[in-house]
Order: sequence, then structure tokens, then C-alpha cells
Amino acid sequence: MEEGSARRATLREIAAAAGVAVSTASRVLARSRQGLPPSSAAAERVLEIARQANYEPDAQAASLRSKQTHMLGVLVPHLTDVVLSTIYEGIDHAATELGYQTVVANTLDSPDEQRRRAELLLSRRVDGLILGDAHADSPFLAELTARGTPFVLVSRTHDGFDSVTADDYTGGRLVGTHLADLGHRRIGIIAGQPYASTGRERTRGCLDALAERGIDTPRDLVIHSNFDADGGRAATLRLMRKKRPPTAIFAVNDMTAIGVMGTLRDLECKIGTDVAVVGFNDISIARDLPVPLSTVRSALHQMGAEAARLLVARLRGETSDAPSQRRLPTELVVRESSDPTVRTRGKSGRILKKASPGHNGVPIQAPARRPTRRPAQ
Amino acid sequence: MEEGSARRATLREIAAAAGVAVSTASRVLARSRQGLPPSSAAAERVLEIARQANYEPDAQAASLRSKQTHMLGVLVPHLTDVVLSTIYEGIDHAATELGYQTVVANTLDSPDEQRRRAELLLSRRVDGLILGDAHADSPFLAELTARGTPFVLVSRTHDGFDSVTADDYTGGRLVGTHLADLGHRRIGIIAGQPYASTGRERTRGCLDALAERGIDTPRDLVIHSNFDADGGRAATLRLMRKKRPPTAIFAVNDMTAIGVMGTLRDLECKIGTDVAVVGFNDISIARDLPVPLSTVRSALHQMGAEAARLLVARLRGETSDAPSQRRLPTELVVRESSDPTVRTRGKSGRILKKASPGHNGVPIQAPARRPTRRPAQ
DNA sequence: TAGTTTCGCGGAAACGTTTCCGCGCTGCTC
DNA sequence: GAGCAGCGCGGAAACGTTTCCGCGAAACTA
Repeated sequence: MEEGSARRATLREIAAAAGVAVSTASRVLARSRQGLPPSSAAAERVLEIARQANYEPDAQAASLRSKQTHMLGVLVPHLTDVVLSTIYEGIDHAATELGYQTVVANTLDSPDEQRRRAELLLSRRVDGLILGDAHADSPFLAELTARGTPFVLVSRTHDGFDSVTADDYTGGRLVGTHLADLGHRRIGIIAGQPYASTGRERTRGCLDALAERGIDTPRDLVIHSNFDADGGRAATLRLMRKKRPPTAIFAVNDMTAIGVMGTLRDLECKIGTDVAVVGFNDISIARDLPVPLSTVRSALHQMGAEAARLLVARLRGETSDAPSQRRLPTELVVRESSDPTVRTRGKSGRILKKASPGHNGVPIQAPARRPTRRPAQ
Repeated sequence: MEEGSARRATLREIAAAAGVAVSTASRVLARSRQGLPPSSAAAERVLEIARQANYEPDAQAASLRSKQTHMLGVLVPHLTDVVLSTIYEGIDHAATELGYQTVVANTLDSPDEQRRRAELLLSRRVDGLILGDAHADSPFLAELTARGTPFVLVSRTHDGFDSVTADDYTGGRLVGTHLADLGHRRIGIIAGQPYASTGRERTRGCLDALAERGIDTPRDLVIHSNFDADGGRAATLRLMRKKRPPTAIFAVNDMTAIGVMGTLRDLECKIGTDVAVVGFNDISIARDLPVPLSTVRSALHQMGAEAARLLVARLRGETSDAPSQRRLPTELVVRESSDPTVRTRGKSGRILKKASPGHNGVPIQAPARRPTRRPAQ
């Protein structure tokens, strides 16, 4: 093969050069990594020599002995989904701060692939897992628990396990309230996949808020779909082809909402005037779209970071045993896709309605807005 | 700490149960992993016992001895950029097929962070690196070569090193030709960061194609920016505030183009009519936008996959020594943001112009399109 | 049948760390 | 000044695998 490959210095060499035993060198370097100062002349010598030799411990060897890899495995449905990649960036950011590295894998939301990739990560001996693709009905989480593998859910939750999510239910309520206040009485919901807690909770929140205002939503206006633009396209066609199509559509995901808008445009509906559209997550392009998208902002980066911190706390045994189900607050961002009277120029001029964070089941007091004319069908 | 943590079976235990030496067990399993059938009764016994015990070799221990981790490190500016995450999915897909795992890290396009993360990956003893964030002027690549670290560039190229990119120059030419054919004579280019070969090549291609048609683009119409929507916003404001603003804008990146469209909307310009907009990459939402975006399609997933395959080939010493600079063909996708007469409904109805792949410097023969009226102002 | 090659097996070393254990030294206390 | 606690050091084992080496049996050749 190649001749290059400048061999990295080994601990044995450092120790020999400093005239100490390798155990001593190991201890000195470990202490220095914890921020402690060298405690003897020999220790200083070791540090200096290591620095000069550009020594980096071999993580493989270290973790073979210590049984700790300082790696976290992350499973997500799709990194090309900006929601998940943002969460992952948050995970990686917090993990790095805590001295952990992350390894991520796509599972395409397939239970088989989820198992395969988890097994692969576990054979790398990751210290724990962060799962962004929890399925409502899968026995996988229970199996992991039985095996004693530490893990934390993110984005989607599941009873009985640690999780960090947005307050999806309350977020859904915000949307229901908003659309009702605008005068809508017939609202279609594109609810995502039934196995994802995100879509379920957001849908439930919206339906509850509507019901409290005397608006009953027939079953057939709630449609399941993929969490991408194509899912939004397909669902929109089904909704708009009904005898009495909705005057507003809530897509539980911004990408889906973009598909909705694209399809409405194709159908020559004016977005926001003929049909109101609201999404969820406030991904960065939402405000940059030719018709800016109303949506519910959720703290995706923070969500990932919190999940990583929770997992590391578990690994360190710093926490109580009860499952921690953290729900991050959300806020409604109104833009022209639901209310054309809101002119949002550049960065400013947005209207936010904050939810009272994490307080499920209590109606949000959103300031009543003037009911708009019922949109032409 | 915990009592759970069902210990995984070790090779020693498997060997003992089968009544063979661990070296034998190791060989048998290695052979079976290569698809070879067991060659003796003892071998069959080992395989059966391993299967029952759900045995998975400890990757740490294996690579400590064998000096091969079967891991590839991937560095990208930002995974939240769908261009990079798509490339990464391609990398991971091909790597998995070849029996490699990938570890990815964000570098935020910062040279310091690039170094830090590369070092971290290397201390995990990854077998090689795939770099998606090559900087034009950085000495980093030469250093890696000097150290004998195998690597391949993706998305951005650099003289003298392996790379897999889109044929950015020809892609840029397609845009220049398209806009000239539409009758535009004053075209703004939002060129991305000067250190990225992508933006540079695309810009150069566009300028060349225009120049060949007698259109000279003043320097001040070429503006550098970040590769995101905000970059597009800022650059558009600068362009449109000029005494003689352009009638068309080429953003070398779709996200940037979305920022352009958002800003044009704020300025009350009609996209495609007042000002034509063209992006680059054809990310999936381009066609779903309320005003569908004209853009140049590049094979991002394939690009990542090719990069992974090239790196693995290098690792296996299967290739010649000369640097391989692969350029994947691109094609123009015309939509309403540059040509409102193209009505693209749903999935169909798009017009594609293919580039002759990889043939730099030769004018593309695009069918001449009727010149449109010069846009207002 | 004897000699030679082939082949698979077992033993043991090796990979680069961390951690356990025992020992000697320092410094304190009485 | 003697005894004892504390501390840091060196030696060595351990982590779980792969790979080298030598040996014996089987298979083939002459």
C-alpha cells in the first residue's frame, strides 16, 4: 500500500521519552484532559512531550479498555428533512460540548431499518442512543430497555420513555384557535403518519380547539400523509376534490404545507384568500416563500440539545429514575398564507402568539381577531 | 451503575461453547461474513452457536488489532443545508453497501472547525475522509496529503485532489444561455462565497455564455453572499437598489434563490415577469414553491455515492494514482420564476435542456427560445 | 509405500489504552 | 525521633479481537 501514513505517536513512546511508566503517562494526560494542572516535574515533562509529538490517544484502544466510547448514536427518519437535520445539529452541538461525539443514521422511518442501524451503532459500542423516529406501536423501545441500552426520544414521544419534544398539542391548539378566529368553519387537516406522535398531537390539539368553539370537523377532512411536500400534494388533491372542500388547511409540517401551497397554486386557488394554509415548525424558508407561510415555531435546535443533555445525564447517573418527558413551548407565527392582511416585509413585521408553555388542556387566550369574510370557494 | 446491560457474547465464549480455539472461531466467522460456506462440522457448530447467541463482533476490538475501522469521516459545512444532507445520504448509502459506516460533522465552513473536527474523526481512526467543505486557499488539503490520510472532495473541487462534483461550469453556461435567449441583457449574479469552487465555476460559466452572446456583465452585478436564503436577501437588496437594477438574477444556489424571491416579493416585483430568477441544484421544493423555481438539476445523491465509492476504491488500492476529478452532468429545468409562459402543473410539464456532460468550454446548443419582452424597468 | 504439499487448527502475541495493585517515599502527628 | 497515613509511581493485567506461527493430519504424487 502507501508508504506515507505518518504513524501517530503512542502512549508507550511518550512515556519512554519522558522516562516514566505508561501508566503514569496515562494518568497525567487524563488529569490534564480534566483541566487539572500537572502535579510534578515528571508530569510537566509528559505534557510537554505529548504536545510536541502532537499526541492524540487512540479512541478505539481507550474505549476497548474503559468500556466507554463517548459516542452517541442518533437515528432519524431522514436527514434531508430540515426538521431532523436541525434537531441533529442541536444534538451534535450539545454532545460536543459535553465531550461526546455523535454518529447519525437514516432509517427512512422503516422499523426494519431502524433495527438494523441501531444494531450497527450498538456494535460500535455507542454509549447511548437518541431516537428521532419512534413509532407508536413498535416493540423496539421496550426491547432496548430490556437490553439495558440507554436512550432518549426526540421529536416524537412515547409513553413511559424519556423524550424531548415540542409541545405539539398546544401548538395544534394555537392553529385551531387562529383559524377559527379568522372565521373558518371547515378546516382540512393533513395529519402526517399515524405512527408519529408529532402529527397525532398537533391534530388532536387543533381539533380540540375547534370543538371548543363549536366547530365539528368531519373525519374525512383529516388525512394522513408523508411528512414531505409530495405528501402535502397528494393530500391536498384529495381535500380539494371533495364536494365541499375546506376553506383552510392545517398541515402538521412545513414541508407538507409547501406541497399544499404548490398544489393550490396549480389548482388556481389564491393562497390565504381562497384557502388559508398553516404549517408547523417554522423552518427557515417559511418566511422566504413567495407567499410566506403561517406556522408554529418550535425550538428544534434546542430540542436536540436538550435530548443530548438528558441522555448524557442518564449515562452519568445524575438523574432520577422517572422518565422525563420534556415539552418545549411553541408560538404561532402568522403570515400571509393564512392572513393576507399581514404584510411581512423583510425580517420584521411578524405577529406572534405565544402559547402558555407546556400547559396542556387549557385553552389559549389568543386575542380575538376580526373574523374575515368567508373565503370564496 | 445499572444492573441491566445484558452483556454481549464474546468470541472467547462462542469458541469455548463450540469447543474450538478462539482463532478458529474468528476465522470461521470472518469467512462467513465474506459469504463463504462453512468448511467443516466444527465451523458449522461455531456459526450456529454464534447465531443463537446473537453474537456481534466488537468493532472497537477488531479495529484495534486490524487497523481498519471501516468508518469514513464526512465533513460538511452544514447538514441543515439540504444540498449537503442529500449528498451525505448518498455517501452513507454507498458506504453502507460497501460495508462501511460513516460519521459526519458540521464545520460551519470555518477552517478552524474543519481542522478540529477532522482531528476528532482521525482520533477515531476513520479509514478516510470525505470533505464537502474544501476552501480554495486553505493549506489543509496539502497537510492531509502529507500525513498520508486518504480523502476525497465532494461538491467542491480543488486542483490536484480527488473530487466528485457537478459540472458546475457547464451548468452555469446553461443558465447564461437561457437568460440571454429570453432577451435579458442585464443579469445579476449572486455568486456565493469566493472560496467555494461551486459558486466560482457556476458564475464563470454563466458569464462566459453571456459574453459569447455579446453581453458584457459589469463587475458590480456579481455579488458574493452566504449560501442560504439570508445571503440571497442581502444580495438582492444590493442589486435592486442600484440605479439600473438587473432584469434577471442567477443565484448559484436554490436556497439563495428562495431568499431572492422572498425579497423581490417584498419589493413588489413580479417574479418571472419583472425579474427572472434562476437557482442551482433543483432541490425538491423548487418545483413546489408558490412560484416554481427555474434551476439547474444536479445529481446530489449520486455525487455523494460516487465520492464514497471513489474513496473506498482508493482505500483498497484499486485505482491509479492520478487524481480523479469526476464531474456529473447537469440539466436546466425551466419553470415560472424565469419564464411565466411555462405552466408546470403537478409533476409533469417541465422543460429540460441537457448539457453535453463534462465538456467544458464548448458552447451549449440550446434551442433558441422566442425572446420575451424586456421586463418593466 | 514413502515423500511432499496442502490445509486447518490451536496457541500465543499483538493492537494501545486504562485500571488494579503493591510498594516506597514524603510528610505529618504524637 | 518513631510510627503511620497518604500519595504517586511502576509493573502488569485486562479489554476482545485479528494475525502470525508452528504443527499434525490428510491428500496427493512419484
